[in-house]
Amino acid sequence: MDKKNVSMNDVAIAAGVSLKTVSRVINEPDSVRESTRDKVHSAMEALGFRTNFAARSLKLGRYGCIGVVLFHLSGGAVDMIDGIADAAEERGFALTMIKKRAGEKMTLAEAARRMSQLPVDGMIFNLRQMVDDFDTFEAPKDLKTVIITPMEHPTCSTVSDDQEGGARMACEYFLNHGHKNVYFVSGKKESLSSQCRMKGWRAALEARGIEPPEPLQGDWNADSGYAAGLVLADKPDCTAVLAANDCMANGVMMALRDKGLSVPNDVSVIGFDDELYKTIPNSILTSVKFRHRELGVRALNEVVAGLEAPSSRSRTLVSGVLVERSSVKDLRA
Amino acid sequence: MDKKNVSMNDVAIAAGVSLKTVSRVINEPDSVRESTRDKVHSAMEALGFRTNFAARSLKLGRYGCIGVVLFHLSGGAVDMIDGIADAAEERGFALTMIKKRAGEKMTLAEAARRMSQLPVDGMIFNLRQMVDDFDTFEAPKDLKTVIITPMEHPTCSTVSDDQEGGARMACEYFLNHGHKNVYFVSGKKESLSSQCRMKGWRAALEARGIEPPEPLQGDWNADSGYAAGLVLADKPDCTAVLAANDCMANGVMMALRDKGLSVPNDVSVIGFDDELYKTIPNSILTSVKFRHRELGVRALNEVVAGLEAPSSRSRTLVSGVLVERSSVKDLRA
DNA sequence: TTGCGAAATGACAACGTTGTCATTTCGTTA
DNA sequence: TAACGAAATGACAACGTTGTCATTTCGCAA
Repeated sequence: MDKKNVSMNDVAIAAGVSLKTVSRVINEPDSVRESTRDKVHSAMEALGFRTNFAARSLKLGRYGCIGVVLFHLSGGAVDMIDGIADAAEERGFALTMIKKRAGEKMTLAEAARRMSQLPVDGMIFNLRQMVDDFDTFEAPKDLKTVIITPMEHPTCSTVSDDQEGGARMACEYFLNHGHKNVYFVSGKKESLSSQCRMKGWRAALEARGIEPPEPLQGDWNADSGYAAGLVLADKPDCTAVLAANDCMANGVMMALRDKGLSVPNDVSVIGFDDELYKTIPNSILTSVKFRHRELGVRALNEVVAGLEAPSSRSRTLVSGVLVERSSVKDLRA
Repeated sequence: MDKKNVSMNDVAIAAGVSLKTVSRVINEPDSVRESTRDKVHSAMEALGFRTNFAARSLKLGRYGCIGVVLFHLSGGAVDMIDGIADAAEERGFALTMIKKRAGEKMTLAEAARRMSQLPVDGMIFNLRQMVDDFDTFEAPKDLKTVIITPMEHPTCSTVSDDQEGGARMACEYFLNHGHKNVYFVSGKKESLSSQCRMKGWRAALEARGIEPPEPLQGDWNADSGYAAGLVLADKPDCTAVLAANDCMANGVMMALRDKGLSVPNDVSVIGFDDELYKTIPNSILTSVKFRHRELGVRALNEVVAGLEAPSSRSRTLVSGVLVERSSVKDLRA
């Protein structure tokens, strides 16, 4: 027959000491005589005392929690959350999470309003698609806000993979291996990742004075890559294909093969995310890999660093890595 | 030059009403005259008032948050979290999350201790591997606790995919199509999913009086499936292979093909998770799919339902679905 | 033994909200 | 206009913790 909630006062009475002494045992044990400390500890144990989060944070004026708003929950998001959560643990923070419901249209302002009523000292928005009030949004002045997004924001700190840079890197890799042009298969139109990857591809070609060919529209899945591959197989000038993810890259490769072409002998291919090896044995696909985990870690660190100065603003880019396999042929000499 | 924290008292003064009236405007607006309500609303707007979570929950004795402990963050976990988060939104709860750090060894007791110091009314443990104190663990008596795990727990409610049932279903599908035996490729040894799938496979065979052949050990990735496939290709009695996930199933299929065997003409294959179609164009793999999202929804609902009676206990199984494609040949007649 | 400074402990207010109960104001009817 | 019940508002305590400052107890030297 335990009491509903055991308070520090109950412990104090049981241990025959004052309320404040119990508080001290918890927060500054060294300032309490050992014998007293033991009495208090036994009392806590016996009554099953647990500090009350609400009262504690009310008094302290902080929560020890970072808010995470998931506007979108995709594959790469797992690793990112993993990074956020690990970094949070390390720094003694817990996470408070809310999520955009499917179908619901959530603005940044709406998300901030809801988050700021929850136990959070700062917040991270994971934003992979455009949102109406992106440019006009202003974060609460007392709540450090970091947005994970490839777009620059006028007032908030942002963290992002360098998707554009990754695409440029892949493109240059083709060009440096003697390819004269690079075709592109995009992901879903509304995806910012896809847009950035396309932008980088275009920029790399134009930097060398090459006119980018019409990009092929995909939807991230293998079948759309396959369809694109069938089209590309008929283009005689197509020696290099950059697909916006590995699944579509695989679709492209399968289509090329079905059309009697060989990768990399006839056509070279690069994908994104480096995950094909999980599904395809002996995968040969060269791929641009982003460090999603690192992205999460950076975002969290940025929030924590900004807790004291919420209005500070920074922009962090996490570079990608080209994982080389054998899907690109060297055409030089 | 705003005040650090705007309290209801500040709003009350600005609006020329009492503190309690402001509280009423927020919690029971109908009991306040419209003209008063407007004054208060303007004052709140002007001062940028936001209700203080700590004070509110201290008074109410509840948080409106459900704790989620991630012992393990895998692929399927995304959908599950998605389900938990959506269901939480729907019922007006936020999520508080902590995660086992890589390498760290966290027991249930340890997780419960940490969670119970955070703002939570109940908790969900996502547990995909065995943990030392599983059988002896007792949840805090005032905090409804639900464990997502295929194992039964003596005192806590549990929710799980029916992995064993799914494996049995796949096996029976083979047998009903005239196969006389089924080989099995497992996932990582320590994975409970893998163990359950293996158990179901074994049970289905034994129920028909068939001696299960030695299972082949994999590690979830395609390469291990490929290795298993090479072995299986040499077994003349091998007409059916159940692989513990789609990636390994694909590895098996590639190995069989490389050995000159055809799927499904020579050997039939079934996988788990139904995700190969994302990566392989025109995928033919029949697969057992679990509804991870539904799993999360059930877990959250179970917690919320048990908030008033934390010591209640239930066991929920979410059945799997066999997604039929053409990787299984009918050997009858 | 006495006196002293340091160490240990305690009393009390405060954090910002909501519940209880008392008081004021309103709209109606006599 | 007075009187009345209902609606609207307010005063004050309480939730469980920590900070401030006062008080008690301790160990040690004179």
